[in-house]
Amino acid sequence: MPRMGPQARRTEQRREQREALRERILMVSREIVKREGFASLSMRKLAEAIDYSPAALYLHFKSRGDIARALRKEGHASLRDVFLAHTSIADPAARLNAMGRAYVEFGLAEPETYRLMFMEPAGFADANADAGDNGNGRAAESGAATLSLIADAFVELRAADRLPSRAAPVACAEGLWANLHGIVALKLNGAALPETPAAMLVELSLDAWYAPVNGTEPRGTETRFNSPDRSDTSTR
Amino acid sequence: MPRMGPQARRTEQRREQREALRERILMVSREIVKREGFASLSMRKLAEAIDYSPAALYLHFKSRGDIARALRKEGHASLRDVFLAHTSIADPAARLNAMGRAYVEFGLAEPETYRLMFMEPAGFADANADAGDNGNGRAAESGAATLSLIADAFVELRAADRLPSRAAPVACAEGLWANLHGIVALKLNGAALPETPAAMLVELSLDAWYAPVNGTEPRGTETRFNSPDRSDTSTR
DNA sequence: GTCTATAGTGTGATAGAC
DNA sequence: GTCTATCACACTATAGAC
Repeated sequence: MPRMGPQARRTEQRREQREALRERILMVSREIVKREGFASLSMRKLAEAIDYSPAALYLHFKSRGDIARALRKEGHASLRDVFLAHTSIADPAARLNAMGRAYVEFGLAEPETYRLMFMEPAGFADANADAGDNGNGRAAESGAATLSLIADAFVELRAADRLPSRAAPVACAEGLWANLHGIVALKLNGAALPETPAAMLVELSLDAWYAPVNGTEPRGTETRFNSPDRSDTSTR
Repeated sequence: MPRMGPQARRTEQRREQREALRERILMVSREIVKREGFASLSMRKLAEAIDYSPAALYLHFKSRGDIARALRKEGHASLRDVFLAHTSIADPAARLNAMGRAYVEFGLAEPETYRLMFMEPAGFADANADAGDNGNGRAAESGAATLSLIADAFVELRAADRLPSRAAPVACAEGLWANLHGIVALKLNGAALPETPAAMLVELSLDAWYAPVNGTEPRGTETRFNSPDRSDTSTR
């Protein structure tokens, strides 16, 4: 850690304050979004909540959409954490089970955050706040990184000859993702999927997309038919 | 058909004109929504498009949300037509294939309509334009009716012992629906599912949720592994 | 860096004349 | 039934003083 003169220290302090305020804005935004959804996060409301003028916000964020992007990034990071908590599960099918359940639980537990992350129109039309930013990871990248955790498990399943499909593992991963997203999305928007609880739909979907954990036998002797309530090593 | 005096004829004419204007409003709305999405359908813009004042709209629709509801209803009706076109397929699996593909094609072909129908927050918060209406079918009902066409096919599959899951057929139907919706929803919102074309995801999903058409053998001898490109009787 | 003040534009919906 | 005029908001974003 380098010594610094009083001048440098001062600018350093300022940078920290600046960062702190930015963080505070983000924190309050996150809470408002969690409670009322991003649609009702207005700059005025936000400004009032942090006891600053609306104008102050624009010193830290280029636009409202810029805040959305930051929040999306946060969301993707925390979803990624949720997934990483299960990477230690050795059996790929059991791991997928855990991750799949966790994904849907995440979506249902934080509906508005999930909406912001996955249910808003493409990239949220930040034609303004463009690419050359502070090395911000695009939401798509982060999503892809998370998806790759699922894809990896499918690759392992394929390698162990336990994947009941000839399709590319990545394609299967995307298929399963779409399935899980569909469950969350329809549940979040109310009236849909009234008959079946989300948890059960998740189990059915996991069963649909790959052989259950016990079914190590490669072909033609699946145990799928016999165990709607299979056991695995997840922490559920 | 009853005779009517000049008085009755006049009111009848008026009713027709009224109906015609309502229809015209709806038609223009539909086109705007198709092109730019419901979010950018404002009463002003709509009024200008039909060459009336904004106030005139409120003689035919209680609110903007009321228009949304009418458009949703239209959408559900046309989706239902799409499904009905395939009900003549005898084999339930082949029928499901056709319907599943048609569903996704519908969504991708009319993204904004699909958004309005399935991707907006619950019921679109028409707390105002409430229940006691002109016998308007709720969107949920219409959706349920369409879903039941899928459920029926699953019931048939189960009856023929061709459903590789012990779950209730309705649950499977909802699972498949969620899967298809997920594909459409993620594709519509851009950045997601970059690797795999929607059509392929659909095929994989259909394969995942029930045995293919040729696999009439009930248990333990599935042909699933052998045919990513199976043939069926659909018009695809 | 932060403020006040405000520009500039949009919105849904309604009152009241004709 | 249709209009004009308008209410009552909300919004993002910026200018310019301090």
